[in-house]
Amino acid sequence: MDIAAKQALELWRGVMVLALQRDLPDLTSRQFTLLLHVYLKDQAHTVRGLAEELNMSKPAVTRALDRLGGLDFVRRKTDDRDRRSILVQRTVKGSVFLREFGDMVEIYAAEVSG
Amino acid sequence: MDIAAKQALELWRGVMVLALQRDLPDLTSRQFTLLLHVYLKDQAHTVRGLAEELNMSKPAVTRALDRLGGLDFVRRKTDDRDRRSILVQRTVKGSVFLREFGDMVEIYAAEVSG
DNA sequence: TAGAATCATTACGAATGCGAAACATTCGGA
DNA sequence: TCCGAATGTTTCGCATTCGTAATGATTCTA
Repeated sequence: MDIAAKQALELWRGVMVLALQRDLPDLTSRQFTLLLHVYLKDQAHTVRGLAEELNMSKPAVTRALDRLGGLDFVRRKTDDRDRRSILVQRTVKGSVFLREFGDMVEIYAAEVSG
Repeated sequence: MDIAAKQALELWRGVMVLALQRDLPDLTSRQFTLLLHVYLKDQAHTVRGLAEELNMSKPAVTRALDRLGGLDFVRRKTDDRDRRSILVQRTVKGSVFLREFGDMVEIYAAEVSG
């Protein structure tokens, strides 16, 4: 494993430890991946699409949206042009949560280099 | 959120998506964090120590070690100098698993920049 | 416009994780 | 030596997740 990869893992270790120490809502890897996907990929996100892109079953996507919706990190909106579909929308609280992760990246990166 | 933090999250998103697509064993965030901690921090790791450092309950650490041990990603060894304690040891399979994550970091980083 | 196809959700049973508390083992000091 | 402290595990009850299959709602098609 070369330096860059090891540094990336070390960075993630530090962030995850900070997250545990802060008692942030603990999401499963699927839930967290889905959240990152929705916030970082600029496109319309449907259950079907997320299930395909993330290699998850559709019920797993539905449940992840239930959980993330309960935390008010995402919101469902039925697609007006095809009312069978739902569109996953971002929320302020979701942005804040991910910003906290971004902050932890910087905190930990500074801690390591400093 | 500044550029570096966003890039770190984007990198992690890409790696997690790859991990889902590859059907890697899905660990909980606690399990994965514990694994990273054991492999990246050079020190003796005990249940008690891990529980404190990672803000987990001791039973949660025990269970995580059960799971990671079942995958042969870590191994328990009783401390000969204090037979109440166990020392968590690394394994070849655990190294391989983390190396795969390291590789995915590079694959995804190349994919993004290239 | 009736039936097939598509999208998301729910029902179901099995598996897994959690914390608190109880437990067994080992160490260490009086 | 003996008893309290420390360490890791197990037990318990509860909550959550998973995938498959069935269900409900909507759209497409012939």
